Amino acid sequence: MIICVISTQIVELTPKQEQRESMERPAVAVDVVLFTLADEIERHRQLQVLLTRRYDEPFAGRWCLPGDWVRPEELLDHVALRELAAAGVEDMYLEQLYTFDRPERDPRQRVISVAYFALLRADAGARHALNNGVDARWWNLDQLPQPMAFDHHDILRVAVDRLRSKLEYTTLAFLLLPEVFTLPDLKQTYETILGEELDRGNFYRKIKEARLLQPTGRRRESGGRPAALYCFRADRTEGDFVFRWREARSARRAGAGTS
Amino acid sequence: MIICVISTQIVELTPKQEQRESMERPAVAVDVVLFTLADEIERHRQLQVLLTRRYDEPFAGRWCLPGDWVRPEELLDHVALRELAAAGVEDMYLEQLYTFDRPERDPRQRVISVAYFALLRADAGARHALNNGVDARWWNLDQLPQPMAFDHHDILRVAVDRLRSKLEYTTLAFLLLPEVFTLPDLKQTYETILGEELDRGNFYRKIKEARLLQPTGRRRESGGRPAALYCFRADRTEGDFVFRWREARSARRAGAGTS
DNA sequence: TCAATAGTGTCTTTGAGACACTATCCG
DNA sequence: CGGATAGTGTCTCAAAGACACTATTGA
Repeated sequence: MIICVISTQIVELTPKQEQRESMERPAVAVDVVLFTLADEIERHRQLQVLLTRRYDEPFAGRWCLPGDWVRPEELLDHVALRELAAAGVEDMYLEQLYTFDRPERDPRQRVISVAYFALLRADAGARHALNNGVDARWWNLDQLPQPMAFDHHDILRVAVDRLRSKLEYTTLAFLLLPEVFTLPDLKQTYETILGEELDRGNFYRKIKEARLLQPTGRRRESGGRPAALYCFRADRTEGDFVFRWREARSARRAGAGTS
Repeated sequence: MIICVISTQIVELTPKQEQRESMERPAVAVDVVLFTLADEIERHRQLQVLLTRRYDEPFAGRWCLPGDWVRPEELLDHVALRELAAAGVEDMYLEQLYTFDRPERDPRQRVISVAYFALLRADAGARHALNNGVDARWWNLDQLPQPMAFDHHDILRVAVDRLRSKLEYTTLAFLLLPEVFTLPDLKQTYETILGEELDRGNFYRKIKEARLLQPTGRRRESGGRPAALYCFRADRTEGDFVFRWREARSARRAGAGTS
């Protein structure tokens, strides 16, 4: 570690406290957990997460969540959007997740990371615009790279918990699906994320009752009877829509905690 | 605003990116929303929040949430605990709330604030240890000081939303009550926080079913039939305890959003 | 025809909401 | 006794769960 003189800084002079603290600040970063559904031909669309490969130390060569330092005047949301854009991803759902600050999370220094949670539609063209320069790819949640950089595995776990708990009272699942989709698609999305089977009859009934779907009149072949294609009526997400899966909730038991 | 040369800094040289960012960092602060129940003789214990008065500009003289800058190596939780201790508050429930970063929230400069959410038991001795040096006091939620400093009114609103939504699926309400309390106390706590009446019979039934209470055998006078005193069996909060008030939820409608 | 998948109907069970009733204190 | 508050019982109704039944495709 070389020590040398680096800078002669020019700063604005203002009242005492502000001045004092302006010289000693923790580092702040943003990391983004972007989920999407695998665009598979086969059954069972997997839930996937976007990871990038690190070039520099520490953890050079390991996979991590897209992220970057926060510039002095930059909005946190903006860092998240910038990082996603760098990976070729443009239109997505984005919300703040949690702020991580365990001191050991970065071996170099203490870094506070504001984590974001994002969803990308399965049919977003951006899905394939990856690998254009950046070393980024999608990973199935059950086949993640062994040790990830920093505490990114923890962040990912919190993000999955959030996604699961939000399925119960939001329409987030619809944001993962393509513009048009079938009821079996939707059911399978819930099952993949919740990690268990749902009853077809009860599921369809709840969805129908919510009146969130617009039939397109078209159908899709599937080996058996073709399934009707629907699109999501975002206009119908009028406030108090609650979606509750008793079976799912009781079976889950472990972990969670929400926030 | 005077411009002058302030420092000739000595820093450690390490790989390029880290070095670059170490010189230009956003400021980071922690603000805490501490709730408690008013220890009133009269009916209807109010929900209260702890505010401190600012001495310095900006917003000198206005009331704000307890908070401070984050020291370079200091844990965020620790800043929250430190601030609460400075106000004489020691044992409390604490969890991270949300990270606020609207650029206009501080007129001096861009400050990222990690907000915390805390609950203090109504009978905590610390409740009265206030005003020992620090200019801090409890405010009823419906009589807050008119303009608060920074965006602290927004932070408070998010904290109230969080408290409300967590009442539905946690035992947080028990953490606000004294060590021993009556069912009417508990019911009134829920009502105060949710902002509406609950049916006594249905409420008692749910609480009893949850088997969370330990009878103490004692009673408390109350103008009519004395109410039985209970204490909370924390050991019984074994994971899957769900507390759901349909009446409350449907009546609320507006706002919310959780996180 | 059967295998496979989509979609509907219906009975049961759970539990929330409403509300009446009983209990125990004071005066 | 009546007023006040505490506490219980019970009927109703909405909605979740289980599961059987029908529908539509391809081979």
